[in-house]
Amino acid sequence: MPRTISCHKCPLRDSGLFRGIDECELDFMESFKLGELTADAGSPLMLEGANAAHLFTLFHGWAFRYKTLPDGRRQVVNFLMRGDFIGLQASLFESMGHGIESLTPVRLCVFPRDRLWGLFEKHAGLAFDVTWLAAREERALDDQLLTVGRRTALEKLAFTIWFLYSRAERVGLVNHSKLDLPVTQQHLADAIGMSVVHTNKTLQRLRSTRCISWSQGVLEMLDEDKLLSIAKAGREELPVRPLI
Amino acid sequence: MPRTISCHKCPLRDSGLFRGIDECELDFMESFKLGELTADAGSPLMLEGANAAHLFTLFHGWAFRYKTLPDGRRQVVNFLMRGDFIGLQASLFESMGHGIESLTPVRLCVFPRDRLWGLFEKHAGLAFDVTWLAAREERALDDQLLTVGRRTALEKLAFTIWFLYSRAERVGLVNHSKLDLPVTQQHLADAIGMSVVHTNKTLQRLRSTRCISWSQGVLEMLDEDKLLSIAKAGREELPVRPLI
DNA sequence: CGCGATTTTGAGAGCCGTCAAGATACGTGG
DNA sequence: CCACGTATCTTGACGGCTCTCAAAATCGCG
Repeated sequence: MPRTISCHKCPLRDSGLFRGIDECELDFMESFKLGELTADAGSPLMLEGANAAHLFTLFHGWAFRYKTLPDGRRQVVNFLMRGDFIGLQASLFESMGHGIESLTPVRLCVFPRDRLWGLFEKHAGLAFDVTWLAAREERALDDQLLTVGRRTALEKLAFTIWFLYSRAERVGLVNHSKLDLPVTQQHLADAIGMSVVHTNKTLQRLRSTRCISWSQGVLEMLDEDKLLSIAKAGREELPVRPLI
Repeated sequence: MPRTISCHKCPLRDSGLFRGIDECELDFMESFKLGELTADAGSPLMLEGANAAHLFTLFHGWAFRYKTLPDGRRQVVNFLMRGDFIGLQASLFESMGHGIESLTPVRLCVFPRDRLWGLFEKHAGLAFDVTWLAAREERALDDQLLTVGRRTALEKLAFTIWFLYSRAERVGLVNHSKLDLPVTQQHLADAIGMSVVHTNKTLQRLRSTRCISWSQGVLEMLDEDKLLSIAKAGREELPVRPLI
């Protein structure tokens, strides 16, 4: 597996966007890391129901986590971007409860699942970080559940788009209020549990409020407060997140 | 805070329904535990948005986790029963993203959140268990999201009821295929994102298939395979879970 | 320039929400 | 043990949100 990035010189970690770790932990990460993996857009990174031998950190690009029903109905459970830690469930249980597919070309840092226990044993700080990230994902899922279950169509779109924008902003993907969003309306529809057709019509209503614009794969935030009020959501400050 | 149950003689742990832990870990749990808390049915155990100082393990009774929108719409995010670990999010972040309310009289074991770090530092095994439980909750939320987002009304009910039954069975709450389920149709409706009225009508359809019966607060499983096939779900074997 | 993927539009059907009222169950006090 | 009030469950009517189907327009790419 090609290996080009040293954990000690990880540009993601050095970006200052993530919580720092100490030298000893960095040494462990360096030894924990098997190497890197690159994949094209649209590649399955993990298969629903399969047994996964690896953990990943998404180093570059976008992906999404999903589940499907036997007849093909699909629910996008979350979108993944730079810095996201992938495959904890897969490491702790026998088979994957969800699939993961890339939306863009991606580069991933690869770790062996069978050494996760070693991480817990030797580096409580990193173990704590892993758990912190799991709790953060849990919180995101709670929000998503509220969105899908109880928000109206317009609120769903507003919240989901704001949430994506907000996460992307935290990892430095936003410039001048603009974000490259490699997501189709079909993905969005599957995330909020609606049909593409109705998603499209609702998106037009949202655009007409002039709080966002979204075309050619570029999302621009025009009025974040208005978007939040449409979504019936509030900003919540999460502390700087760790990076595994 | 009244203290009647010693961790060394915990009847839950001794039930054989949970993964065992070693003597040293048991000693830590004993010192970690502040005491016990009892509350009536319908008590708020944690408030949305508040800052929580404690972690809990639900020792006896039922509760539910929920989120609300400003206008009162409510989403039940999960139901909680015997053995469930409560408040990890609250311990890691500044404020609660969800509320918790009891459905029956409850008894909880109480732990101080500020000693959670000590658990990670000194007892990797317990830390691993905490993370395992977080990942398990994440998986449950993935399932719930698929349910709310993509299953039909009948499938939603079938899956949610099966899931509750299945979890209850694992912690020894089911006798002769019967389970005391202290949940109203309103709670169920809020869990699957439907109105009470439509939940009621769908429930009647489900009852008419004769795979379950549910009245006077007692759920009886009549044909689990049929229920699962209606829910378009499969059994998945999770290994014995830990108890914190 | 041509093809496939994505977005957009329109029409019609039906699932599901709201409103409202009645029936039943449950807990409390007399 | 009964009466009564409240919570929960049930039923019906009606409107509208959202789905499906289908086709046209546009975009992205070789």
